[in-house]
Parts: sequence; C-alpha cells; structure tokens
Amino acid sequence: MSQYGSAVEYALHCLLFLTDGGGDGAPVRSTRDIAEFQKLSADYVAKLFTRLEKAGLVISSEGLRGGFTLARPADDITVLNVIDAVEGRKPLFECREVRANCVLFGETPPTWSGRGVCGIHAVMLRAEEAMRTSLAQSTLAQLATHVAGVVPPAQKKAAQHWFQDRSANRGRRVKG
Amino acid sequence: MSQYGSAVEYALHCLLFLTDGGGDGAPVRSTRDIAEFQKLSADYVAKLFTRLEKAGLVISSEGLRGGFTLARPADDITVLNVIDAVEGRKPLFECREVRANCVLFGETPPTWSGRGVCGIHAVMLRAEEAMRTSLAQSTLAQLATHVAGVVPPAQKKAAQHWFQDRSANRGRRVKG
DNA sequence: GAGCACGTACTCGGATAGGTGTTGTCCGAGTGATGCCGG
DNA sequence: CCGGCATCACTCGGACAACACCTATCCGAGTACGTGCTC
Repeated sequence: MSQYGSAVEYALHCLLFLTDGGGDGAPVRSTRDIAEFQKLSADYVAKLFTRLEKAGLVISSEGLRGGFTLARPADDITVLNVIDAVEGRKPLFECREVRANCVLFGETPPTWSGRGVCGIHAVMLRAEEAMRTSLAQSTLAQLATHVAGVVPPAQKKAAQHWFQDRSANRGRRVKG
Repeated sequence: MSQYGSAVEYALHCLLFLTDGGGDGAPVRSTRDIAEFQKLSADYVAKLFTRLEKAGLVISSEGLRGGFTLARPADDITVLNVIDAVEGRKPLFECREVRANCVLFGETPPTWSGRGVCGIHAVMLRAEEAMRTSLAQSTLAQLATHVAGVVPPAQKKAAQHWFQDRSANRGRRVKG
C-alpha cells in the first residue's frame, strides 16, 4: 500500500484531459468520456469529480452537452490542490498528547506537560511542510506540457478526434 | 485520520525511555514498564517493539530482567528509521501506469507510452524525497535533549525512581 | 414552420459491498532469574 | 551449605476481532438539450 491511493492518480490523469494540452481554451468533457478513454470505472471517476468540484477546482454543467471544466487556468492548479481535494486535507501526524498520560500525574497533568508543541509533533510538522511545498510547486499546466513532449502528434490528434466524435454523437437516438 | 497512525507516535515516545536522557548508558527496560508509565496498551507496545527489533533498532533480552535496549547510539537512530520500522517502507505513491490504458491502444500499448517515468509519478517521488530527508534529519538523541529541556528535574528523578522500583521488585514472589 | 412532448445523456447524492489496513486483545510456547526445599 | 526444582516475569509469535477507510458498483432524482410529433 502507498500513502496516497489510486484516487489521486485517477484524478490527476483525468484533469490532464481538461487542460487540452495548450490548445484553444479548456474543453468541457464528460466524466464518462474521460473514464472510458483511460479504461477507468466511469462511476468512480464521477465520484472523484464531485469532490474536485466541491473543492472549487472544476465547474460542472448539467444535462446533455454537460460535463466538467477547469475552474481556474491550469497553471493555477497545483498537484497539492488536487490531493487535498480528493483525499481530504489529511495531516501527516495527529498528536495524541501521549506526554500528558504519565502514570505519575494525578487526575490532571501538570501545566508544563502541555506547554509548547510536542517535540515529535514538531518534527512531523516540518516534514509535512517540506512535502507540501514540494507538491505545491507542480501545476497541472507543467504536467500537461510534460506529456505533450512525450506523446507523438498523431496520437494527440487521434485523441482529440475521439473526444470530438463522442461529443458530436451525444443525444443521438438510434433509429429503431 | 492522519497518514501516520498512532503506532509511530507510540514507538517514538517509548524509544525515548531507552535513551536515558543523557544519563549513564542506555538502560534495559521491559515493554510492560514503558507502556504502563505512559498508560498505553502493554500488548500493543510489545508488538511494536518486535517490529523495531526486526528493523535492528533495538535488541531484546529474554527472561526475567529481560527487556529492550537501543541497538545503536541514540544519535544514530533517526525518526525516519522508526517510521519505516513500524509502518513498513511505504511509498508515497504507487504508479498504476494509467497512461498505458488508453482506449486507442490495442492489445499492447506502444513503447513510447511506457518510456521514462510517468510525470505524475516523478512529482510524487520528489515530494517523498523531500519528506524523507526532513524526517532523516531528526534523531532520537535530539528529541531526548528537547524533552530534557522541558520536564523539571524533580519529575525526571521521580521517573527514574519509578523505573528502578519496578525493576527491583521484579520476580519477587508475594508471600502467601 | 412554430410549439410542445418525449427521450436521452448528463450530474448529483446516497446506499451498498468487498478488500485491506489499523489498533488492539488474548493466549500459548520458550527462556532466564529467583526462591524454596531436600540432601 | 549447596544443588536441583518449581515458579514467576518476560519475550516471541500467531490468532483473532472490531473498526475505519478505500475502491468500486448500483440506483434514483433532477436537469438540459436534441428529436420528433402535432398544429
């Protein structure tokens, strides 16, 4: 097991499809299309996007032709934003104030035992801060330009065609 | 919930009782004494110490008068060592190679899709490294001197007496 | 051709379920020191 | 006085249980839009 689950990974990969890789404006895409394109569970991806919307990272529009769009420019959404939105703001360490549980103390621990921050807690806070600042330095836009440098142009065009095709054939009733 | 559970917190607090706060050499103390002094579950603390021993941080001695001692000097045991010992070496992120799941690919994804490290994975690896180096900079000895500066000398003396008393009355049969 | 009803695809939210990790608890086996008893 | 035996406390390790979380699935309700029918 890893500390961050697959939800973070799914969310980041899915959000990259809303940046349009430097194209003309951020597209509106449905969670179903995004999920199917990556062979992910459509229901689960939908659930993740509701969390992203509550965090204010994406904006939803309902109905046919509905979908999600980035609420801010891609260079204003950091990896840390996505993690906090999907996993919830989890502290690295939750101090249980063990130092106040000494058997030598009576009913109420002495005041000095709770003074200041627990030394262990302080170490953890520093480490958490280091990790968060590192994660806050990477934006969706940076990730998008990175993948743009890896995938061949033909592949990129094919992907755009796939999404446009899905979008165009939406709501079209099958003749019966 | 926090990313690190209470096991890490318990382990660090317990290990501090093996440093002797700059006294004369590291003492041998039983998990039961250490746990009771902090009103923790003795069974659970014992389980934690077996993990610490497997990681080579402490050395156990069996039988009456048995207990645990630090396997290395306290300034050679980092907080990171303790975390890895107790929680197991968990990566921050486990890349599932979502990029290889594109619906446009056939049976086998093209070679370029798996080339290099996934951009998302790279960001996570940097953050993990930042956190680990931060955690590796704090040692048990530093934590011990920190608490030594907080707890009053009388309290420290009382604690030492408590442990010596427990140690002396060990194996003493109650007259029936 | 204009207006209306219908169906479709979408989001939203809750209920549910299996798998996994965490936090303890309990217990038996093995080990070493201590106390007691018999020689 | 001394050696052996029982006993106790301790470690070790596994089994077990309650609980929470993660991942995923399923379903109903509400909403916007295209289609087709009616006038």
